[in-house]
Amino acid sequence: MFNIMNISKVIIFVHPLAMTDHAVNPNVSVDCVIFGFNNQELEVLLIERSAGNTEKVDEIKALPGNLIYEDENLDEAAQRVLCELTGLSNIYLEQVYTFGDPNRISKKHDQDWLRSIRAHPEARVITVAYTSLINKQRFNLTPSSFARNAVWVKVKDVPQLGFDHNEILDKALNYLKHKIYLEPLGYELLPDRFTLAQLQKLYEAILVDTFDKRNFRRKILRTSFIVPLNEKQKGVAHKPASLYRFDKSLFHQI
Amino acid sequence: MFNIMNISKVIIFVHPLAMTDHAVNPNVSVDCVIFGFNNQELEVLLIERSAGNTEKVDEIKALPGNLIYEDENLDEAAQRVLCELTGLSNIYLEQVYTFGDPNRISKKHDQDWLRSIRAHPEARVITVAYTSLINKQRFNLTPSSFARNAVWVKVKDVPQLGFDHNEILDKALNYLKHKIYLEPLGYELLPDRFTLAQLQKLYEAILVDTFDKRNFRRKILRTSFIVPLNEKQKGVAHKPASLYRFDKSLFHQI
DNA sequence: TCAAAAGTGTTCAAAATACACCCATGT
DNA sequence: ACATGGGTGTATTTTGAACACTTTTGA
Repeated sequence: MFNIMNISKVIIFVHPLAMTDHAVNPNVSVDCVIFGFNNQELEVLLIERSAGNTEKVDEIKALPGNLIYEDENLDEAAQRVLCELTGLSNIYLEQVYTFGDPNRISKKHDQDWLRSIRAHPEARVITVAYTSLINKQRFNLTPSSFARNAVWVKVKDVPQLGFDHNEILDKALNYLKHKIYLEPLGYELLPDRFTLAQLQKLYEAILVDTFDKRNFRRKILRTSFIVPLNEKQKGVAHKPASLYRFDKSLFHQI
Repeated sequence: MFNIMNISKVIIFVHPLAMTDHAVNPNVSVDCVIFGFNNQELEVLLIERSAGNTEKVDEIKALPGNLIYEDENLDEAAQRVLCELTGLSNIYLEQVYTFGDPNRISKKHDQDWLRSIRAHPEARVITVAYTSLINKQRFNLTPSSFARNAVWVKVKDVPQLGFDHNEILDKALNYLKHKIYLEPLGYELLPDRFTLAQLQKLYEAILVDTFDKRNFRRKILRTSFIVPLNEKQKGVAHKPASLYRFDKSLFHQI
């Protein structure tokens, strides 16, 4: 017999993604490696997987990622998935590498979890990794979908992740290291106004190296697009540092 | 009524790939951008698509590429596909980028051709691009499968290709330009014994630039791993050039 | 002997590296 | 007054860029 209460229950338990009318491609996913900086160390954004319809949290963390829709391209998929899982929107993402080991999602624990959220948990999935650097001050995390929570974890404290996500993180880190040699990406991770010491710490964190303060400052100030503000730090128990900002328009007119 | 002649016909017309017992993933392919050098210009290896079971040659060329098998990883797929289409085996391939526009294979001409070779010609396919540099002297082309022929085409004379293959070629070229700044890749494309002028021409072809001969020679000879042989060119109508070789072991012990 | 490409050195400017002390602030 | 991190200059070496003439060979 038909009972309106059941319908309501059904609706409640339908997974958010299943409510869209987009067809999902069962074989291709995107994963996002989002880096942040806490003024000391490089961090990466991970999600805590919620176990399907239950309130249980899967204790294994993962990069935010999910299957693509048939009618979106990969860049769009990465933006959408990141937004659905963490609330971050309008993030400029760059493709890093594609991972396609036939067994990359077949570990027992990963399969158990996939069975709780996927129509075809056993289907082979190759995943396209994307990365971005974000200034944590400018964005708020509002996790939803199957992400119970989204958390910043220091890169050097990253635990064993689900799937092949440690490998993906390594690749993204490596990509970042190479890229920062070619482009001044650092400012993406810092507050709008920052000190040269902060910038140096950031480069040292990314490149896992140390630099001479005078040489570093000279090199930064030689570029014309990191410009001094007429402001200084306040309330620090030492000589206050001058603040600088990155000038995008000066950078682009080089 | 059963007639043995029909069976024989059926077997003849089964496409080579369909004779394997590998399951094919309908959504993921690999494409290979193989560069060569003719002592003057950079070339790329293209296939002439044969139109299904007929002897007709599709006049549109393409990069060698095809769907992956479910039980191989992406690197293996690239090697296999390259070998099946061109006869090149044991080629070291590097992944470049993944292309996933939802409409990348839906142009009419491409669809017509896919219908002649694929079980699901309309399925969405994302493709993972791989690239390599090869010394043409060391390899022979023996095209088969749906490649009627495999041909070297000067990069600057590349015509409009099937699918999004012009875009893929551009990306691979760009990858190569960046990579050759970081690693001495040039020797991969040259004969085992080469002159410094050949090497310079190669760098100029890849980077689309020209260099001062003296500065170029100084820079090359400053590296310890491009070593002079006690040999010179013969039969040239000018002062014969010294021959050099790339010493892999010297390079790797840096 | 001529044409064609090989081979060779110097100068200048810019960038990388190494290195040590005084300064401004809050406590 | 002291602890903390901010800020500065010089000397040396290495690298990049610009530039023109002589040499060796085959035809």
